[in-house]
Amino acid sequence: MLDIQLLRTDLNQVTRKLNTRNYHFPVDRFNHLEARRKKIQTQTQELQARRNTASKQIGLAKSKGEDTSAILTEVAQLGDELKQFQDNLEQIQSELQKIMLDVPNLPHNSVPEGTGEEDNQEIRRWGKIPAFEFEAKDHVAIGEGLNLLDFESAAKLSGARFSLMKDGLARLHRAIAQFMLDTHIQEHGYTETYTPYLVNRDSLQGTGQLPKFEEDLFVVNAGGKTFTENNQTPDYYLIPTAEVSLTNIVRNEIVALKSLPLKFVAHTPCFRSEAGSYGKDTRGLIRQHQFDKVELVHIVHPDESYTALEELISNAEKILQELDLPYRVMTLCTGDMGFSAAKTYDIEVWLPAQKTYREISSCSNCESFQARRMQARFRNKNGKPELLHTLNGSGLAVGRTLVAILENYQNADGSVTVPERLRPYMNGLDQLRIAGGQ
RNA sequence: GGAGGUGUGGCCGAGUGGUUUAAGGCAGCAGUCUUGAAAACUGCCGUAGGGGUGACUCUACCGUGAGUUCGAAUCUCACCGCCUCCGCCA
Repeated sequence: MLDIQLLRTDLNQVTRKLNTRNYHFPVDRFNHLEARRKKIQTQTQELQARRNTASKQIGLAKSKGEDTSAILTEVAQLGDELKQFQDNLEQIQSELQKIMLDVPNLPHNSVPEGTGEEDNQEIRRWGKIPAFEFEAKDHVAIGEGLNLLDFESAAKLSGARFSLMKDGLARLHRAIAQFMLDTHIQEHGYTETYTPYLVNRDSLQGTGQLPKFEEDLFVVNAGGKTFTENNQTPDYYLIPTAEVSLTNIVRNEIVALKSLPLKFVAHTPCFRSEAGSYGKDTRGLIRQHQFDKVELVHIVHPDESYTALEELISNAEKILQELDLPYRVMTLCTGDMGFSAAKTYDIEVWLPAQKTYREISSCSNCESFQARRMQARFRNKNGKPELLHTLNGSGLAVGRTLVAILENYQNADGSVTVPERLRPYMNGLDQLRIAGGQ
């Protein structure tokens, strides 16, 4: 959420910046509501002040044993009038709030302007793209060839966009997550966190998924209750990312200055309805309703957030370097950034079968955008509460890392070499190969 | 699922209808004293928002939401969290 003061004082500049994100702020409607709000709020408060004084007089008179009937009849009318003003004000304020919750974050000045993916800027590349002396297969062909990846069973159990892994592949998947967690905890100073996978509406509003992106989420109700017909709110939502759980740790909190920065890491499943992506990435593990991710979150002092963003992206890159997977880092342009981000770097890993780079991590500085929604603050050196800055990044998406390993480490005979750093997590196993006779 | 208890500022804690402007304490900040620090003493010290160029002023907020009342931290109802016990359960 943006600071409403900013909209009151500098509306033109703000709307211009929002336009670069393909968001068009409802200027007329906002101005109209603001004008009414101002007028009605003043009148309401005036009435309240009159009522308060009168009530005090009644109390005073009664304590002296005087007659109060004259004041009582006078104040009685006031009550009805006040009620109308209050209802009116409440309605206007909730409409303004609705507008505010819908507005995306302002892009940072260093973010390139652009309308979509094609305007993102590459800022660096790392690693050597493997040259194969055979036709590189994609991860589905590799996994199914090894009898370790089973989309048919997953479809039977659940449906499309689910997967089932077995044996060495399931273990490799676990090894990847363990390796990522250990690296971030032991080398990058993160606090390991186990979080709920089901969260409430307030949490999703805090990080910006709600109220705008409800259709991207999965909803859960206890005991098979329905909620749509009787207009109840859902009990829980499945997290689309651990960013929600980790960032909301500080919702409605005032954090001590000396405890900053907070750095959390969690390995969780993520659940996404993928409502807007029918027909996109339908093959393989790239786009699933359920996937695992190791998520990194920083809660920092506002002066530190851009330093923290660089740290965050380098923490994510470290994983790819350790696994020797080639990648490039992109700065997302204004038109391609997520709702809550002021600046985002994407890491894209090389996938030989597609002969292209695909997103494997996204690291964002949300500045005070989420903190304002969450009322997440710290006590500054003058003792005053001030909004924190929040950052989040994948470190990394586990499923896509598995895809990258299968494709980049594939051999001519259909086997896959296990990256060296993962072998300790695999009981020393150095290759995934088809079991004899199967 | 059943029974009982409980929720007040950053923290602890008093407050059962009317000068509550939420007592008192802790923590924090400033000062006096001191070579310096501690102690002691003195003062300041919640959040959000509105109006005003400004000194200032007004409003709301005691878990959340409704209600009763001229007036609610205080009374009523619902919900949520936490604690204790019973049942069930991994």
